[in-house]
Amino acid sequence: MVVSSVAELITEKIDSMPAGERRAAQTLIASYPVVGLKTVAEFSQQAGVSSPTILRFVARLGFQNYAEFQSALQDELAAQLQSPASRTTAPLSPLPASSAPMLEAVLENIRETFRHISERQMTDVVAQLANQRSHIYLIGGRFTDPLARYMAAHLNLIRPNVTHLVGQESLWRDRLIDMNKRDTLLIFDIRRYQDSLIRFAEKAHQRGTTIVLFTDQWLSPIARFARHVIAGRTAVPSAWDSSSSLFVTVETLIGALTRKLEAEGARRIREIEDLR
Amino acid sequence: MVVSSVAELITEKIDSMPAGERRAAQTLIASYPVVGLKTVAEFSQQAGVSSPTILRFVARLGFQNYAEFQSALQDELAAQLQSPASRTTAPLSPLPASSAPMLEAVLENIRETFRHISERQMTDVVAQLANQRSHIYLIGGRFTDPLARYMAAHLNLIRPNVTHLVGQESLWRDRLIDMNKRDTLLIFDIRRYQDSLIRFAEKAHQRGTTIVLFTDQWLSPIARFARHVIAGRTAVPSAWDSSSSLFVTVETLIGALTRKLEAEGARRIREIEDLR
DNA sequence: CCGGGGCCGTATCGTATGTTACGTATTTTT
DNA sequence: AAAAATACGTAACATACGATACGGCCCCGG
Repeated sequence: MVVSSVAELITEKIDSMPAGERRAAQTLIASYPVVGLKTVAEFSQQAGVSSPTILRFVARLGFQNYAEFQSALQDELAAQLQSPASRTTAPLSPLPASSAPMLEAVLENIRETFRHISERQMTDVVAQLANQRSHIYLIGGRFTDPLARYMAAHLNLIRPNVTHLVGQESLWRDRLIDMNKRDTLLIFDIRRYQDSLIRFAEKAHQRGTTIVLFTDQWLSPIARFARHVIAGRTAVPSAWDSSSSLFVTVETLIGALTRKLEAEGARRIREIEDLR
Repeated sequence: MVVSSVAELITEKIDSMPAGERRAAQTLIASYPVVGLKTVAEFSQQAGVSSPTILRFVARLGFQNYAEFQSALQDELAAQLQSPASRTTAPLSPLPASSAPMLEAVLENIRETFRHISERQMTDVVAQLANQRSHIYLIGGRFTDPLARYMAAHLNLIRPNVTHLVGQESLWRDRLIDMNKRDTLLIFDIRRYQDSLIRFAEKAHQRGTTIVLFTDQWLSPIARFARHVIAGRTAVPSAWDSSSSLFVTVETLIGALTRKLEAEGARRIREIEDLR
């Protein structure tokens, strides 16, 4: 087998490496190939190992010395930067066989999910989230609560009046009193749909609260009460459903919302970016 | 005027350069920036001038010494290679225009992430998670805690002895007492890396606990202490980083773990599936 | 619990590499 | 056309860098 790139060499031999050298490999891969062009000392420091470990690492890859290793990286770089067309196919290493089916399914799910979300739907939801007068409540089920939490963490930063409902059912049920027509309730509910969530959604709906539902392709019963329904594909070759498509949707919404508020010149956004 | 790249610097000053230095400049531009990353001797040879001329050249550009000049080139390179999001258009169906760039970046991130994870690494981590004698602790940072929570929710179902560390720092710091060489600590930490997590990881590492780190491509400092490092791509065209690649990785791990325990005939798995 | 092998870091060494001084060549100026 | 100034290369120098020898540590097998 002809090995053309150092990256290939690494993925080929990383399995037979001791821990320290593997860390070196990881570090190089993570910021390929820049760190490999620096000195041994810098490389070792960034990888959190000693210099000799770096040298043992390059030796294991088959190079006579560090200079030869760097030359290889530079040659690669030259070839890569010369022909922009070469970056396309990426015939590097094959994906890990065991996780490939799962991964392909997830990617397809994400694509399919977005294919069923219209531009209009997106902007509507974003507009709803952008309304700072509306108090936003988030709630999720057993496996989807982390999604609600993730979204709440971001929303809390980019706008006021965001509440993630947590804990026992009785706790958030009491918050219904504060919810009215102005407000927004984001619910995450995929199979198996939780009764408690359905009851909660119904009550909120009766109070006139706008409901945005994140669910799977079979649609939670809550869709009945929802103003907007985001249906993510969840089927994967696994014992469990995949929430990845919903996760990506959440991130996309947050990104779009940030952009919208930015465009509207919201001071908060600018202040936040200054803080970062 | 703020000059961002070395190439700009050159075009700005090349007119006021003597012949030899100009040859150096043109040589560098011709194969930018590879030749600049090599030694002075090689650079000089390729340009057909002497070493001191090269040094005078970099001095004229405003650099204190050759090392500083190389660092500048490397930083540029890092920034440039960081964003390969420009390629692989393939706009299959009419995706919502506004979210398309974000979505493409996320898909590319996921693919790229898995390309850097070896089969061996996957099975090693899964094996670690499959060891039921080992108590598993999970902890995450501000935006990654939901990922830890999501993983914990599944792990709790498929095996005993899983604890998600939540709440104030003092709370989970006290749990260190229970952690030993047997145990496993799953840490989620992406930029900006949290000091509290680093301290916690160090303490756990001192106690001999096996650490599995989920981080971004720039690697949290915790990588120093970690037995396994999962580096997900997080860069997207947004004000926020994307955790999607890590989320997918988590789901893949859970799927693989379930399959492994299933194959080993774990009674618990069968019972759980009966319950579903 | 004890012995052995492999892994990793510390400290030292030799050298390749960047740097500088100086003299020659070349161009410019009057 | 001569002198001065600038440019450039040669060669010596110093240091930072890669390479290596050595010893302690940890993990595995007996």
